[in-house]
Amino acid sequence: MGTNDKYEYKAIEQKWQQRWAQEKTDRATHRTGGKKYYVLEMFPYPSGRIHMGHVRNYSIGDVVARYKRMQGFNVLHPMGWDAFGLPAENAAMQRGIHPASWTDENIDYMRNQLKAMGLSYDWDRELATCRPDYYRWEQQLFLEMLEKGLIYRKETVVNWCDDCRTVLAREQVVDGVCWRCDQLVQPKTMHGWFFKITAYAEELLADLDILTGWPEKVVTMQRNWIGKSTGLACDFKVENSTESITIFTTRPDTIFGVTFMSLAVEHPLLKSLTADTSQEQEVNDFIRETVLAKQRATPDQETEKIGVFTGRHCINPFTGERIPIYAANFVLMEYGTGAVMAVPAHDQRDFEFARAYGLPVRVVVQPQDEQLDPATMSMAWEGPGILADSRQFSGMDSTAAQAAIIAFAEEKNFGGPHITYRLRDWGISRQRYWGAPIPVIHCGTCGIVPVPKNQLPVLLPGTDRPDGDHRPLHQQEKFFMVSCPRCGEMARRETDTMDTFVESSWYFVRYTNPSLTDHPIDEEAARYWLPVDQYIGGVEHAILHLLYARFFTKMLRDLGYLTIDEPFTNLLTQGMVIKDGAKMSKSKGNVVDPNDLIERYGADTVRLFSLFAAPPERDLEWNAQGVEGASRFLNRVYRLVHRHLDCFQNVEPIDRADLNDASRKLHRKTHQTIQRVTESIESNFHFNTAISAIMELVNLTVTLTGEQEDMHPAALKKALETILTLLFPMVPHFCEELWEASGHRHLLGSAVWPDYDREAAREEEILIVVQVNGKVRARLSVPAGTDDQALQQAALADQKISQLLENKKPKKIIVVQGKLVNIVV
RNA sequence: GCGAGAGUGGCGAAAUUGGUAGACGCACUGGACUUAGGAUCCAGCGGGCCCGGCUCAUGGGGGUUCGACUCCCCCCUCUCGCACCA
Repeated sequence: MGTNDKYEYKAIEQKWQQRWAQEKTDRATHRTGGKKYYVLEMFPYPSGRIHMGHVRNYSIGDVVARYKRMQGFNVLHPMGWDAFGLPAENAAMQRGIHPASWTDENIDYMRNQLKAMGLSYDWDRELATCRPDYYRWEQQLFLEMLEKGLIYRKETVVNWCDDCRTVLAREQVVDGVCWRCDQLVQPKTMHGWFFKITAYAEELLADLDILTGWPEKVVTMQRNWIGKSTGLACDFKVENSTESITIFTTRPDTIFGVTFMSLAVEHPLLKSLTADTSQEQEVNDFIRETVLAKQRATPDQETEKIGVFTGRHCINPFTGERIPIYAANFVLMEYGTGAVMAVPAHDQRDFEFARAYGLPVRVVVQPQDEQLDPATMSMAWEGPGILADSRQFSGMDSTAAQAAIIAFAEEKNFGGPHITYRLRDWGISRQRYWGAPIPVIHCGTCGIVPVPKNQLPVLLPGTDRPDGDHRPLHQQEKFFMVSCPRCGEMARRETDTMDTFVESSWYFVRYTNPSLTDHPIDEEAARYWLPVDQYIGGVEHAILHLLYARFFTKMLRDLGYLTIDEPFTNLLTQGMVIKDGAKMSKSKGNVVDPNDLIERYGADTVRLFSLFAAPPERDLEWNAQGVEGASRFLNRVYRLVHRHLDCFQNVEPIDRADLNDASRKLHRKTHQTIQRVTESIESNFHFNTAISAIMELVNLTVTLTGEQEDMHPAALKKALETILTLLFPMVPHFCEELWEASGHRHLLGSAVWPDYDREAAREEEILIVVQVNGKVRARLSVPAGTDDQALQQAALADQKISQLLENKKPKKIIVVQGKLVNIVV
């Protein structure tokens, strides 16, 4: 073997990375005509270094990008940094530096890591959300949303994380603790800014139906998160009061079974109902204890249902009946109206409560096949049935009764149809430094005054110096002491920054023209490139990021920037990289550092392994020996090509009639492989099976060229070129190097994805399975295209078969063209 | 509890308009070449047996069919998401 037979990945990868960068092979240009393809991987947080999850995510995306380029698409494949966030502040505090310098260092380091992987990004479009040229446009969008009434400010009980010293969105509270630091979340009353995502609840729900390119799982999760319920809203007048209590129910058909009313402890009426009554003390004690208990509760334990009578009553408008009002620990203020009409016979929670407090149970829906008796019931009947004891509605089917009862309430003017969503408006205020400042000013006389657009950006103070001040903005007088832009009086600048999820809600739009200096969005570029054709990322963003990005897309459409309704046509949620059965994490000590792997095996080998070990949507079990296998395969291909460099001299076209048996066999396999690889990628990005198909072709080529000397050079050349071309999107440096070594002048990356010839791919001989009573008894090799009649005869004539059959007469013979013959006796 | 998904060799996995179960790779075993081999090449590799053949086998049990990993019914296990949502 010559010295050039050694696969020197290090030199090869450096060489081609430089060449691609010089020639800007991955630059996306907005050109007229032709088909565009926008492939995007979720951009990383610049935490320090890339991990195996990134490697997997970006390898998948890069194959898609390179494959689509070879197919003639005009491909946009950008990369950037989701660069605001708390870790930068924490790191800055620890090291006495500024979050900006920590972030910039990380970005520089990680960019080099990504470049070392040979990912085909258009680096000219790189953006970092912490830079003023990004967040100033976000501030402008904020102001435009504010003008449109899509943002408002209110005082609410928020989720407060003491550790991070900030408010969290509901989506960022996981099992009652902070998603970042696992600190128990506390309720706190504060003012904050809210995006009116609920204004889009209906559209966000309805458009899930058109997301046919999304995993069912993600669509379902979003649907549940939006949580639409339809039913009746209805007023119950409070006795001896002008107040009334509004309830929401999805079961209006049970309204004649109401025997009491339950209020959440946070319900605004609760305190006034008991004020100056003998119950006041007891109710207030209950409220205090319940609030405390809710804080202490661990998420998955169901607490006992307890409550306290308020001493007051309200009137069921349907019956005129007087019913007691309770405060109860299981009623949620956040859902519906915070007041629940209690129907013990038909709601399990109400049932348990009623039994505990000796309240009446009244059956008003009788199921089909049994007769419920309140005295003997051991649990509520929540299913459908026929209405009983419900005045004019008695005898109706429960489904029909729901509509009739809502209509009745509407007619009598004490209620009507109502829709409730689980989805809440998105609280975006954060009391931290390292985020985009919210561009408004609070003036004592003018109220809330938007920062004039020509004064944007509202810059984060201190970013101009590596040791600059990065205390939270409300501690920086120089920042918040301003004069009102409207009246000129002393005023206070808003000191909250935006949730970092705001940045990631529109970055994919900004990529279409990230250097635009006078507008947030280049409408023409956005029209050309959007929507994103293929989005790839972890399933952990199924709700948070993907819902926010959908919301932003619809809102930006309504602000006139976009013409699309949905941002991501196809979504691929890749599985986690796991080791020893657990997700790789520092705390478990099972992380594999991509740097070490690239150093030891080269980027191409690492890419190949991560694509080969599992289909993309499934979890990938890390296996060091599997990487060896990938490396071995590439070395094998490297030697194979170098051994047969001379065949590339051939310029004759292939005439199949001229090929000997072995050459024809190889030629056939070549075309079959093109077909299999193309179909694997097209159908579901199952690169693992694509790679295995290429391995088969490589194996056959090695075998045939080893066995015989007289392989037709044209067939061999076609096989080798096909191997390199099909493998290119996965292991680009490697293939480009061999492509050049075999005398090609143009870059393989700009080559065209091969077509397969059905004729050439067709088998000449096919294997027919002969079954007797469904069991395989023999295999026959017959010429392709043998007709059913001949197949049947050949099967019956087979020695083994005729022996087995002896003299039994076949009852039935089933022939499947090109596949099998089944003889039933 | 509700919702979604998944269960195939020692391991990662292939195969679905129902038609040879285990492609491809890892690990392992034997052999070749070698001073050496953790390189390379060749062969074997689900279980059982009276092994050149037969038989069992795709979480378990039933069903449909000439034929079921694939379709239908029941059950078990695991993963993920949501969870007192009125």
